[in-house]
Amino acid sequence: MPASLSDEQNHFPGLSRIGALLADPGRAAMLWALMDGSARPAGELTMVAGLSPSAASAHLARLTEGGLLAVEERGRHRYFRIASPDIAASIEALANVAQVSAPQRMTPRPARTVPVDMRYARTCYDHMAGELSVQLFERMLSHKLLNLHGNTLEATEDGAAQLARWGIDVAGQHSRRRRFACTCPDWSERRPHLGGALGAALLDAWSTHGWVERTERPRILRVTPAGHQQFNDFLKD
DNA sequence: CACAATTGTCCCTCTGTCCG
DNA sequence: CGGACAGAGGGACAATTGTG
Repeated sequence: MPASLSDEQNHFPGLSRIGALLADPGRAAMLWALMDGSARPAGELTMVAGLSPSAASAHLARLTEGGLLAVEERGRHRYFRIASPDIAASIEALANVAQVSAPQRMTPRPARTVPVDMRYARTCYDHMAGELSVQLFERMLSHKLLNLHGNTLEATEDGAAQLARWGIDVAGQHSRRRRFACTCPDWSERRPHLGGALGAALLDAWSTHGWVERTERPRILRVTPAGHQQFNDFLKD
């Protein structure tokens, strides 16, 4: 390892710190397991990482101290979750980079080998990702329901009307402290899907309508027949 | 008392540096 | 160039703590 950089030389000391936290396969496995937005106890994450309880505990402590995980104590259990939507989006983006940048023979899981249901519809922290999500997002852009400015998005008048039909109050979402809407790189599709408060609100709304359902398998969403009908109608308009 | 989780300690491996 | 050494990081075991 080279001699440590001075503060002046190292303009982004936080970047290397985060990189070091993500560099360990066990920590990466635990973070990835939490990417469905769930909170899981240390014991469960220990099994996910394939480590001893003590090693997993040390890793979880480092991730928590590093600000990547938040912990909630419930009795004798400690539940860990991704600390914020921004961190989840960053991990998703890194997964996308990993897919693109890995040498062919080293790519552990090319997008083409990702299970079909995982590729089609899944959660990305608190919003929807996958092929369907990307198609819906592109449909919103092409029909001027959303306007893209850099990485942020605004709903047009038509967009607000469509969102209202889905039960989403655009003004209400704007009043939240969280960013209204942003693009989120989709690692299986290599194209962006919709994130931010609006992305989370859409998943909530579609779940409430019974169009998508969480399954027993982590992250994977099932699109119901009613959902297929609704989404197909929206996409072919 | 049982169980979940953490802490302390020791050991192993890897990497960088030094020196002949 | 190669061996010796030191330091960092990670894993396992045992003990401890806290809770139901």
